[in-house]
Amino acid sequence: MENIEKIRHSLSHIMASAVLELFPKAKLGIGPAIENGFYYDFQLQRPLEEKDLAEIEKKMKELISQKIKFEKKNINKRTAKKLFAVQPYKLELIKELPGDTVSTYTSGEFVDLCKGPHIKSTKEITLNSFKLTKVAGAYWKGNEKNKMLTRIYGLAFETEKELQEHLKMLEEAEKRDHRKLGKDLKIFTFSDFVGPGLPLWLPNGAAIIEEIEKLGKDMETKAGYLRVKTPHIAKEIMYKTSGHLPYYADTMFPPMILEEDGKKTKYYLKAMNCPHHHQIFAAEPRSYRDLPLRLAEYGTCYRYEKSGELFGLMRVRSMEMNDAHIYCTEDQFTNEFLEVIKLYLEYFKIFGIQKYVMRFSTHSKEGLGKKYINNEKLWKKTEDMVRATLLKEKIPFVEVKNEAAFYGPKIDVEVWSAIGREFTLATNQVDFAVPERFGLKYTDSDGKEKTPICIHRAPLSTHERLIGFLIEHYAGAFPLWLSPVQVAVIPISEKHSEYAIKIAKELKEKNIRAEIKNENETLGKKIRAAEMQKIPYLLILGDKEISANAVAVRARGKGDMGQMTLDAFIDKIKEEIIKKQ
RNA sequence: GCCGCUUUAGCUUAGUGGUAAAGCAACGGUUUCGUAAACCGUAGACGCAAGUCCGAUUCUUGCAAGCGGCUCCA
Repeated sequence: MENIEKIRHSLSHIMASAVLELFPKAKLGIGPAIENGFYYDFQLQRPLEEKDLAEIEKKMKELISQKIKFEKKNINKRTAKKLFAVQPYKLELIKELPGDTVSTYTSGEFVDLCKGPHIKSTKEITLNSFKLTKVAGAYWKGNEKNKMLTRIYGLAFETEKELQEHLKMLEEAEKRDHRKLGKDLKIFTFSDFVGPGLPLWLPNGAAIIEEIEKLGKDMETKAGYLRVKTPHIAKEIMYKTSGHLPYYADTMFPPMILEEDGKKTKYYLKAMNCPHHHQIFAAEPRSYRDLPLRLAEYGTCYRYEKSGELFGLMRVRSMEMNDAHIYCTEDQFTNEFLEVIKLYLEYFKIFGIQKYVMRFSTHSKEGLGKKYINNEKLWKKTEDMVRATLLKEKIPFVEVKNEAAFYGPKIDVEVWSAIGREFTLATNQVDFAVPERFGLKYTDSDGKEKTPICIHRAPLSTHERLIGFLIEHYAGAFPLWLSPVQVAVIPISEKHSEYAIKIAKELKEKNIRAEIKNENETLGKKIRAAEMQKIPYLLILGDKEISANAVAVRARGKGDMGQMTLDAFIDKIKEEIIKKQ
């Protein structure tokens, strides 16, 4: 174990020790080292406040200054149970640990059940290299059915300098936060009248969406997808048949009941597009010659996410998915699956996404019949097919058990935004179960009816999550093709307004998103405003430009690039737009 | 949903048991300007609802929204 991890882990013990001094009746949970720091879970008699953290931190520093030694002891479980008699959570852990003995670490007055390792003494800790940062609730053992404990998080590094740098980095990250930039750059908003998790796209956001959809539709058309459109609601029977209801009922908005001719029917807002697409597959007899059939749609879905799970644009209740379902034969599966992965990689290249992980999620035996469709043979078969494809193509992936969709294994693509926020962007799922449930069939070359395999894929995720990610990825400075306003036209004074209007009009006629900065303000101020809006190009227009019938170009962050004709400028940016730079 | 916190003008922030201050933005005017903030003026806010109090933006409770986590997820 690295030294810093030992320090972090040891600090969590010191913190527990300090908390026990201040709250003698506290019950202890667990306290591991984590990335950049540590935490410890407690059950306390009262809620913790910010000022308690300062108090605990002070106490920790006192303890550290005493040069406390960490000593390990192996004791038998009976002794351990006596030792931790007043610590119910520790007793629970002792019961669960294998073997007859457990190890403890003693540091000063404090003894903890712990397998270690630890530093030798608090001498090894630099006094100002750690900081308690936040109080949070956390379920015992991470299970929401268990009691919620109070978790104290701390940051810790080997040196004070590293801590300061980390804090500074967090500050920088805050500036790139998509929620802040989304507001500053007028990309999206929320309204109390509309509801939590239901983003409203402002014109700037809508412009970005348009471009992304254009890209998606273009690439999908080239890849042989057919576009479809489906309604946002459907009858309950569809979700019962698909099998979604038992698994998804909690995540779907409560149904609405419509009454016609005295007959009541339940309708659900769609939380996914698949069953609708399946109905399109079923709309006509299909032959093996029709396969693979790739149905694509930017479909809006609604998921009733728990209120505490909502997070800016990253986790919302209404979302537009870059969805498609590929119906294919078993023989076609490998190739189709691979093509989808290639599509992902192509998109990542366009957006300059370099850090990503493909997570291959498989089923678990225990979940069969509960979390997953109960057909182990098919699970094995499809998982083997996916794994074999990945291995054959040497696509790096990590395999995680027990995270599959209920109808089949999936690959989620995890990305990290520029500020280190990690989340699942895209998903690619295999479905061997739902087509069967809907009785989807195609006639094979031997004249027999067979059920297709379905691949669900969403390489561009949802507009919400992708744009949330891209805002942070680009720190709001979108590449030209995605920029809501591509060119700001800035007349130096009112005299030049007419010329500026003419230039702006010509740009708009060429399908360039241009905005004229016609306010009665100084040039410097208008430039500043445009730079803060992160507009890629500014055209500064004054007497010189009018007499030369030209434009003076200023590129975002690069300053004055000199004069050129409007045509030359348009050619230049058109090329840049096409190249998506 | 759970634990904790937060909520003052469009934004960022100040402040008070006797209804609130500022900067930027907006609007009006002056200025007509050469590459990141001209000048003068005007208007605009205590999240919502109950309670305590002579009086609540301030205290209490509830609700809502948001934030940090947990759980869950595209």
